[in-house]
Amino acid sequence: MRHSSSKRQKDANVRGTTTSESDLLNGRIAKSVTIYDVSRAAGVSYSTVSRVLNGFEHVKDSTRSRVLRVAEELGYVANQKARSLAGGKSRVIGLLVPVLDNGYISEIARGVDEALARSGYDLMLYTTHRVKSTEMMYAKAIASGLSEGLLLLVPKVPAHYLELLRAQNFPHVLIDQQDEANRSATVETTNRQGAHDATRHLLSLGHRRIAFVSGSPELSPARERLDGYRKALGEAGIAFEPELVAEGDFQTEGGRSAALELLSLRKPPSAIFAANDLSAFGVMDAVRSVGLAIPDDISVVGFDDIPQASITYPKLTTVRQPLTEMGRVAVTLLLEQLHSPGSELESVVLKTELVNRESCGAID
Amino acid sequence: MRHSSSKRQKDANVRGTTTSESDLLNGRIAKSVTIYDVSRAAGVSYSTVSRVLNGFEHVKDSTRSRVLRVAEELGYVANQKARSLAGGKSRVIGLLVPVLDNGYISEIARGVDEALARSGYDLMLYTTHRVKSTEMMYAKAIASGLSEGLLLLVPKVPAHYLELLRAQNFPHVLIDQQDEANRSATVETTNRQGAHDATRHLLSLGHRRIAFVSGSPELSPARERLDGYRKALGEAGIAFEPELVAEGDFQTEGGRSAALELLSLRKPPSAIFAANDLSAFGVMDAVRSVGLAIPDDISVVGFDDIPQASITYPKLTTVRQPLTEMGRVAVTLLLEQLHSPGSELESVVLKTELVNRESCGAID
DNA sequence: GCTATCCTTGCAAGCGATTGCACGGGAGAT
DNA sequence: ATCTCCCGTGCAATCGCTTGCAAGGATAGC
Repeated sequence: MRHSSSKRQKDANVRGTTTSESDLLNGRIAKSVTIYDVSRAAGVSYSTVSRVLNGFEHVKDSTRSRVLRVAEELGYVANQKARSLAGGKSRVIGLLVPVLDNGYISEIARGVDEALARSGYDLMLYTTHRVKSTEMMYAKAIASGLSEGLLLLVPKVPAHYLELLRAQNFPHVLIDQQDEANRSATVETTNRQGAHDATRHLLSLGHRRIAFVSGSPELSPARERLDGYRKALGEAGIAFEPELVAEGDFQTEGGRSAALELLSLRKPPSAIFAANDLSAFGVMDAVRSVGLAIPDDISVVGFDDIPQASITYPKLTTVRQPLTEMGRVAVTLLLEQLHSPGSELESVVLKTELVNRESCGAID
Repeated sequence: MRHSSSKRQKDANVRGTTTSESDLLNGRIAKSVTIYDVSRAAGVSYSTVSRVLNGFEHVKDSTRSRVLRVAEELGYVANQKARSLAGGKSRVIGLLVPVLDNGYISEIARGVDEALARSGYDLMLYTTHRVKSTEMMYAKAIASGLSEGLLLLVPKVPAHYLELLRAQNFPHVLIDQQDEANRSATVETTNRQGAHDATRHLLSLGHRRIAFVSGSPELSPARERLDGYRKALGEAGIAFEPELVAEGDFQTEGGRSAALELLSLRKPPSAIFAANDLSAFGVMDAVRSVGLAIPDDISVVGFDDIPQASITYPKLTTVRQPLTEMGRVAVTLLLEQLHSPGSELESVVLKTELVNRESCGAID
C-alpha cells in the first residue's frame, strides 16, 4: 500500500536529474515544472503546495510564502489539463458562434474576451459554420470537457441541445436569443423598442411610406423588430402594407435584393429600415445602383451599429445595440452561475439607442 | 502490485450502479461515459478500446467494429483533458491575436478556424489586448498546456517569447510577420510587390504627386510597403518627397490625421495610398471633411481588402491580401510540424493582387 | 498538568486517458 | 510435428493535480 509513495519518490528523482536545479534557476525550463518539483524544493508535501496554490486557508503563513517563492523561482505554471481532470477548474469557457465573418459577432466576442480576460479565464472558440448539427456541438463543447461554461451566440440553438445543457446542469448563457422555456440565462436587447424608435425617427422626418427589410423570420430578434416597426406605424395611424416588407436574411446580399424589390414597387418607399446593419449596407448599395441618392432620395436606417456603420458614406443612422456590453454581461452572468451553482438564473435586457448619423433626410 | 486492477474493478462497479445500463442506452448521459464503460460493455479491456479509438493497427476487425458500435451506442466522447494529459494529443491549437476589433484579424481568424475545423482541431483564442507581456503569453499559451501548437498573429512578438517557443520546440507559425532569425515557420504576403503595384496603378492613371500614409514603422509589412511605394516612384523617374509620407498607425484615426496633414500641404497630392484599408477609411473621411471628392479630386488606394473595403462609397480600390487563405496556410504549416516533428520548417509567401474598384480616378 | 480541539501537513486514491511490456495462440518455416 | 514470429489483447504504470482522511503538534480550557 505504500509503493505509491516510493514510486513518486523515484519519479521525482529521475526528473531531478534530468532538469537540474541550475537549469531551472536559469529559466531554461526544459520539461515542465510540476508541483512535485516545487514541493521538493520547498521541503513540503505536494498536497501542501496544491493547497497553497489554490488559496486554501489552513496553511501556515511561513509555509505559504515559502512555497509561493519557490514556485515563482522555478517558474511553475499549473497544468490546466491535469488541474481540471482532477476536479479542479479549467478556467476556460467556450463561445459558440455560427461564423466569424461579421462585425456583429466579433464585437460581441470582443466584449466576451475582455470580460473573460479580466477574470482570468481563457476562451475556447467553437464555430458551427452554420451547420446545425446537434451532435457536433454537443461533442465539441461539453463532452470534450475543456470548458466550464458555454456562451451561445448562435441564432437558433436546437432545442435538443439546450435540453442537454440543462439536463447536465452545464452553465450556459444565451446571447441575443430568447428562451421560450425560460430555463436558461439570457442577454437580450430591446429589439422591439429599438425598431419602434427607428421607425418613429423616420416618421418624424416626414416619411409615410417606410419599408422594412426583415431578418430571417425564424429568429426572435427579427420578429421583434418587425413588431416594433408595425407598432410605430400603427401609432402614427399608418396602415401596415405587406408589400413594404421584404424578406432579408441579415446579410448584405439579402438586403440588396430586398431593396431592389422594394424600389421597383409602383409606389416605392421614401425610406427603408433594415433589420440589421449588414442588410442596410446592401440596401445602400441597391439604392445607388438604381441611381438614387442617400439620403436625398431615400433614407436608410440600420440596426446594430457595428463598427462598419460609421465608415460608410453617408454614415449609417442605426439603432445601436451595445454589442461588446452584451458580451461582457453574458460573461458576468455565466461567472455567477459558475461561482454560485445553486442560484437563481438571471436574464438581462440591455437598452438599444438610436444613433443619428447621415443616412436619413427629411421629406417635405 | 495488483491492487490497481482491483481498484479499477471496484470503480467500474460503482459507476455501473450509478449510471445504469438502461440510462446509458436511453441517451440520458448522467455523468460521462469513459473508456471503462465502453470496455465493459464491449467485453474487452480498456486499452483495446483506447487502441480502437486511436486507430491503432493491431486490432481484430470484429473487435474494432464492436467497440466502435458500443462506443457509439453509449454516446462516448473522449475526454480531451485526460487524453492529452496521458500524452495523447489535445487537438487544440491556439491563436494569439492582439485584439478582436478589426476585419483584418477576423478574416485571418476565419481562415484559421475553417482549416482547423476541417482537420478536427479546436481553437483556443488568446488575446494580448495589445499588452506586450511576455510572461502572460508564455503562461497562457504554452504552460497551461492546452494547445499543441500556436499561431501568432501578433504585430510584434517579443524576441524573448519566440526564443522560448523555439527552445521548447513548441510548434508555431508566424502570420504576416518576418522572422529575422529564420527559425520559425512564417506566412507572409508580397507586401513590397503589392505596394509597388498600387503605386504603379496610380502612376498609370496620370498621378504624379502620390502620397503615402504609412503603417507603424516597427512592423516589417509597414516597411516593405513603403519600400514598394518608393521603388515604383523611382522607376517612374519621380523623386521621393519625404513630405508626401505621413506616418499612420494602421488604424482609422491615424489615417485620418495623416491625410489631413497631407491635404494641408502647400502642394497637396492628387492621390493617397494608405498602408492598409483601415487607415484608407480614415483618409476617405478626411478627404471628404475638407470638401474634396473621391475619386474626382483625390484618388485613394488601400491595402488588405478587408470586407469593409467593398461596402464603402465609393468602393475602395485596394491591394488584396488573401487573408483567409493566410489563415488556412498557417494551419497547414502548423499541422505539418505537428505531424512530422523533425521536418524542415517551411515558410510561404502569398501573392497580393490589386483590386480595382471605384476610389481611383484618372488625372488629365 | 492533562485532555479536548483546532491547525498544519502528509499520504493515498482517483480524474480518464495513453502506451510499453508481456503473454497466449495461430501461421509459416523446417 | 516442433519452433519461431507476429497478431491481438490485457495489465500496470503514468500524466499533473485535487481532495478526503488521518495523524502529529500546538493551543486552550479546566
